[in-house]
Amino acid sequence: MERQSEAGRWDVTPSEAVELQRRLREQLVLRPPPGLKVERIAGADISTEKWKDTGFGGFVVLDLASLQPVAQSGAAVTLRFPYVPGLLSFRELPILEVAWARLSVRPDVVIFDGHGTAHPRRMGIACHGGLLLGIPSIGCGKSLLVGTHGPLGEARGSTTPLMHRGEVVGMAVRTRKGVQPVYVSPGHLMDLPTAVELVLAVSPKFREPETTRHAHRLVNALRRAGGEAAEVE
DNA sequence: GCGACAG
DNA sequence: ATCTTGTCGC
Repeated sequence: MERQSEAGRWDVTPSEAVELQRRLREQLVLRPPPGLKVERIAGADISTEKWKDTGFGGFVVLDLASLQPVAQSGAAVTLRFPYVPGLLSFRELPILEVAWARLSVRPDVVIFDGHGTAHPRRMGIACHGGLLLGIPSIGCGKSLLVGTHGPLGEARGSTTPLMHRGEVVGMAVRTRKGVQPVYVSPGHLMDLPTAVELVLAVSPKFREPETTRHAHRLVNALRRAGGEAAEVE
């Protein structure tokens, strides 16, 4: 029940956060638990307002077979860390940690809006989030933080390796014909092939995963509704 | 020193 | 990410 290590340590400066990532990296498991069966898969996202310091975050759990929502949770928390490329998890996870505690239905996998190992130190928000919550996780970003890749086929389902410093850190995946690809990378308790397979399974019609789309709508609705919902400081 | 830079 | 109206295209 207690989480490992310092994955939930938020009282750090950007400089300390970088060092913390180097330590957390050693705890990552880039392999799915043996016999992993995915019945429920969740999307996580946060929404912020310009000029304000409250972040609205949440999860939406979908039934993998039908892609219909079965549970959701949200939280409004004061932001305490700036957006710094490479340190996104320190800004968003404190909010998602609260929302996670309010989620009654546990998903088998969580897909984060951002990268996993496709990160300068291989510790993107999906990796950090997976360690924090102790659950298999996937990173699915809309743009690159690091890495390059070759030509990608036009058909839906086409993939090409995302390379960084000589390593395959993720995969560019075409989830829809004629549109820009999304970038998939494993977070924790996950591997690249499984991550790509799951992202394609939850993205039958649009560029982004249904999990992400649902979570995005949820947190935007929470933000527009205002901080009436119990806010956490 | 210069440019890049998830959300 | 957010700030913002209309507009092009399937």
